[in-house]
Order: sequence, then C-alpha cells, then structure tokens
Amino acid sequence: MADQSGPTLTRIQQKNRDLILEGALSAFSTNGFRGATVDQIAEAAGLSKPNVLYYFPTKDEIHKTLLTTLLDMWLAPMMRIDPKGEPLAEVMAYVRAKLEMSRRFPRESRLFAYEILQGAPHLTEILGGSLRGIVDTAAAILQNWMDQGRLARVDPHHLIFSIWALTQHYADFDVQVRAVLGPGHDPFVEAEPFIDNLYRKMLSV
Amino acid sequence: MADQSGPTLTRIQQKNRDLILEGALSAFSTNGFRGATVDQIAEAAGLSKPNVLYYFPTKDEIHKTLLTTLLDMWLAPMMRIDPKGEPLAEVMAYVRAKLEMSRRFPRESRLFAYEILQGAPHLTEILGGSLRGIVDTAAAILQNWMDQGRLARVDPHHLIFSIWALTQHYADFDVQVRAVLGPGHDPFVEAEPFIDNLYRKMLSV
DNA sequence: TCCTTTATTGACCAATTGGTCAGGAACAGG
DNA sequence: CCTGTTCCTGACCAATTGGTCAATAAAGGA
Repeated sequence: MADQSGPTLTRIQQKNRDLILEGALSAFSTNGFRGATVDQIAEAAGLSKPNVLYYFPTKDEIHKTLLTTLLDMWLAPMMRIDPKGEPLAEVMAYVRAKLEMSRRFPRESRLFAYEILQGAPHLTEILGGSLRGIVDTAAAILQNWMDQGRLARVDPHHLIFSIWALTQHYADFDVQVRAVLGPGHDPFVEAEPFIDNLYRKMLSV
Repeated sequence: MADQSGPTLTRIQQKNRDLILEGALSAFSTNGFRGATVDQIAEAAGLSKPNVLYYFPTKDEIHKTLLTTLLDMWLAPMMRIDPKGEPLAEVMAYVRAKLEMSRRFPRESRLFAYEILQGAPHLTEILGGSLRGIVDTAAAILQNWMDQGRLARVDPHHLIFSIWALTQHYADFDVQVRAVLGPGHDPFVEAEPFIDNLYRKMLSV
C-alpha cells in the first residue's frame, strides 16, 4: 500500500531516518501534530534540528511519512481474517490481535486518533480509498458467514467499528481508564476476557 | 461539581462569556488546545482578540472553564441510572442516552477526547477524584444487579468503558466512520440497533 | 592520499501567536 | 447632564517555532 521503494539509502540515512521517525512518533502521539515541535523531535532522535530538516524537508512530511508507513502495520490484522477459517474463531483472533496492538503500540494508536480527530487531513484519500476497500472485503466475509448461519446476524461494518472502538479505547484513553480503575489494575489483562465474552455472546448462533 | 456560583455578571458579561465559550468549543474541538488560536476563538465568537482576553485572562483559562463546565453535563446520564429500576432497561437507557449525546454534542465529545489523549493535564484530579467516585457508584449498582442474578455477570467497570468507547467512537472518529461507510449512510441511525443488540445479548441472563 | 559526496551545525530569519496597555467608547446611576 | 464604571480596540511586544543557509566536518571511493 505505502510506497516502500525509492532510492537506496546509505546506512547513515537509514539509521537517522529511523531515529527521526521514532522520535516523531513519540512527539506526535504525545502532543498531536501542532503540539509537537521539530525541536522535540530532534531531541528525541538525538539529532540537531537542522539535521532533522536535512532528512525531511518539512515537519509535515515527517508526519505524513509516519502515518503512511504505520498504516499498513495497523491494518494488517484485518487482512488476516481467513474466509476459509472457523467464523467465530477468526473474529476472536482479530479482536485479540487488535487488543494486543493497543497494548504494544499505544503511541501508534494515539497518532491515528489525533489524525482522525483532526479530520484526517493527511488520510482523507486513504480513508475513502484503500481503507474502505479493506473494510468492505472483511465485511463481505463476515456477511457471508452470517448468510450461511455460521455467525449471528449483525451489521458487519458496525461490528468492525465496535472492535476498533473497544480495543483502541484502552490505548487512546489510557489515563482515564487507569484513573478510574485506580492502582493495582492492569486494564489490558482485565479487558481481554470482558471483550472476549462480549463478542462470543453477540456472535454465537 | 463545577463551581457555578461566583460574582453576579452583568447581562453583557453573561452574553459575551457565553459567546466566547461557544466559539472556543468549536475551535478546541476542531484543532485541539494547541491547534486553536485565540484569534480563531475571537472570530468564532464575533469579538476582538483583546476583548476575549478581557473576559478570560488566558487561553488556558478558557479551556479549563469549558472542560469543567461541560463535565457535569457529560456525566449526567450515568448518574441517572436508577438502582430501583429494571436492570437491563436501565443500562439500555444509559447506552441510548450516551449515543444520543455523541450525536447531538460531537464537539463536546471531541473536546474531552483531545484532553484525555493529551494526558488530561486539566482533568487529572477530577479523573481520579469525582469521576472515579461516580463510576464506582454506577459500577456498584451494576454489580449488585449481577449478584442478584438480574444481569449477566461481567466486569462492571469494563462494561462502562465499553459503553463510552462504543458511543463516543461515532463522534470522535466521525470522519473515519463516514469515509468507510460511504455516502448514503447515517452512522448514528445504523449504530443504535447494533449497539442495542450488543448489550442485550451480553447482559441478558 | 586526494577529492567528491554526504552529514552536520550555529546563526539567523520571518511568521505566528499569547498576551499587554493606554486610551477611547458605551453605559449606567444620580 | 455629569461622572464613574464597564466595555472595547489598535498598536505593540516578546517568545516560540518552522525553516534557511553558509560553512565545516566526516565518509568514502579511486
């Protein structure tokens, strides 16, 4: 999906671009696009500001590169839904994978959350384009299973939305969840059986 | 919860403060705290920038006032859960109220979303304080119903989180939802039966 | 080693932006 | 009317910040 090709990079370029993207991920996911400064990114990357701008022409470009680079990884689990698999097991595997991504990659989750909240200025064409296609494909598989009576009948698109909402909530609203639960809780550990049970009850025929 | 008292305001003060808060709600919910400028707020309010700063000493103060003012309204539905009511009906009423709030007040939803994403710099004490208390109260009611066998047994706190996640998703990620569904869909109209069915299936004994 | 290419940076610039201030306009109440 | 208070604004300031640039340092290949 994202263009992974391009001119070959020197070792130094590869390393520094990676450092910058890593630092930018931290900065953007903490403060949003406007809130993050190039200086912050530079410091997080261990480089000077002009050096950052040497590898990426603009702050905007860093942001766009991050988004498009990470989008594939973010959507990968949905594309692994196997039409030949056992319906409920496939859905549960997707749900579990998505929750695991929230747990392991909360910065990425927040990065996308900011972008969508903002109105997705850098992702509009992708949202209505390839993302929509991927979702439609998954929805068609689900719909098929429902038509065969192997899964309870619900709106497949909203089923997918619900999985996104439930799992990403634990990454995006982490501070709220932890504040409400108080110390001594691991939100993700507790969330898994809850969400598991939820989809089992809703989707079992 | 929020301090609604204070010195009496002249008619003109009342009107202009309202204009400013209304403009600020639009600005902050669209661009986040850092992204919104005092000029934007002033223009949205139909006032000059110095005049805005005449009514509120700082941009920060406007933001804090907005959050605390709106928090009560935002949490109100949860406090209307009636321990003497019919369990499933009470939960469903709460879910429906929350979805309706997402539909009617998406700006407020986004305002809170930005704040929590940011790490809730203005709400930390509230999150772990009164909010936690309110949630615990509601959770206790739910737990009680479950102990009486009038509601399926699930983690009550995560049940509440799931309601927040599912309903606010349609306000906060509106552009994504609409982009994926394509034109000719009303997300909220479709979401209601889906979510309704979800909680009915999960919570019926 | 030499020389071309690539990396790096301190100093700087222009635009944005939160906030100030002195003074004027509108508006009470007497 | 007059007068004190409230309301409003143009002009301005200092800090922040995205981005530039000339000059220097480091690689790297022949």
